[in-house]
Parts: sequence; C-alpha cells; structure tokens
Amino acid sequence: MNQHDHSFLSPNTVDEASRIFKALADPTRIKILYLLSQEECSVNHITEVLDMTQSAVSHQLSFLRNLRLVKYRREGNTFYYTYDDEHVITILNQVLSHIQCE
Amino acid sequence: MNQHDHSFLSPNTVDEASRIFKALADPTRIKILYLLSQEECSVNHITEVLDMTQSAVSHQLSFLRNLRLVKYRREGNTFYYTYDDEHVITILNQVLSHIQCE
DNA sequence: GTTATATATGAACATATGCTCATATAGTTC
DNA sequence: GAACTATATGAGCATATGTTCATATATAAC
Repeated sequence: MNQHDHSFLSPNTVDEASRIFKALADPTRIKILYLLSQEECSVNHITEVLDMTQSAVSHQLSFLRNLRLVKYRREGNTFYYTYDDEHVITILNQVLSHIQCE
Repeated sequence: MNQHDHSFLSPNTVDEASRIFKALADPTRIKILYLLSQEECSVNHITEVLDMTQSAVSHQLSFLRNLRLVKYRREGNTFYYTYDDEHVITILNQVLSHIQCE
C-alpha cells in the first residue's frame, strides 16, 4: 500500500482542527468556556469564580478572542463576555458529559 | 452573584477533558488518529504516509498508548495499531467534518 | 549465532505555553 | 482633572511539548 491509497486531510484542515483542540486543551480555558456556556460573564466575575489573577484570566480571554471563540460587549468599565462559537461549545459539552457518565 | 451560584465541574472532570483535548491538539496525532480511524496500520506504514521519522511516530504512538487511545497487536516484527477509544474518534471526526463543511 | 528488520526509548534541544509582575488604557465619579 | 475601577497588554520566567539523534530490544532469516 502506498501513500495514495488514503483519503487525506488537507494541511489547512489539520491545522484548523489542531487550533480548536488546542483552545480546549487547557484547564483554565475549559473552565472559562464552560462558565460562558451557562451565562454571560464579566471578566471580574470569571476572575472570582475561577480564583485566578485578573491578568491570567484576561490573557486567556485574549487567546479565546483571537480564535473567535468568545466575544464581548462593553458596559461602562465592565466587559461582558459570551461564547461566539456554538460548535466548539457543543464539542466541549459532549466531552464533558461523556467523562461524567463514566 | 457569588461562587456558589454555578454548576461546577469537578477538578477530575476538567483534567480528564483537558487530557483528551491535548491528545487531539497536535497535528501529528490528528493525522495518526485519522489514519487509524480508517484502517489498522503498522508503525512503518504510518511513518511512510506521514513522511516522518520512525522515532517521532513511535513517540507519538507511545503518547497515544498511555492515554489508551490506541492499542496494537504484534505479528512477527510488525506492530499493527488500531484506535481504542471510539468516543475520541467520534469527536475528531465531528470537528474535522465541521471544518470541511465551511 | 550473526545479520537484518521493525519498533521502542532515553537524552538533548528548540519552541510553545501559561502564569506573574508591572504598567497602560479607558471609562466613571467626584 | 484627579482618583478610582475594570480590563488589557508586554516582558520575563518556568514548565511542557515535539522533534532529532543515538541506542536498545526483540523477532526473523540465514
């Protein structure tokens, strides 16, 4: 059998999949996305719930923003974040419920 | 609103989810798992198809073996690998087909 | 038993990742 | 406009990650 007997993934597809899974691969980001899957949250709220520094949370939100997995709206000094990729939330919830069912 | 108004994930659940997503976060492992989702493969075959060194492939297989995502059978000098976690393959295929549909 | 083949494994290295610390930015309140 | 609040951001650092290189292991063929 040689290399041409397979159905292949394009490099772009592999990279994009890798990016999505990388986004979900960190415990902090899992917790943030799980929170946002339940309700809109301010940065401050996320910081308190996860018991992390403001900076650490903000860096992770920046990461998620760059991947367009979350978006925010501003209200005065407060930034309210929501998720912005239904599919990724679905994948996350599938994996979480699969784990919890064991 | 305080910390107790949320449905929380247990640390174990978060860690386990993180481990699954980390496994899928690397392009090489995505390609290997995708190959194995289609057919049983020898290490040598994977090495050729992915055009990587034997060592690199073997290290990644070792990684996937530790997470029980793949298993193998031996036939003489040849090790034939198959996937060993249907759910992870399902998640991978969902993400891949979602990307390819865009 | 020696040689060849297929795979595994340990050390080393370069890059990526996630956090902290310090500071910048921008809106709010007085 | 000065002080306060909420968030963002850049630099630095420690750890994790993925590869290469060299070598070990184990079966096969002779």
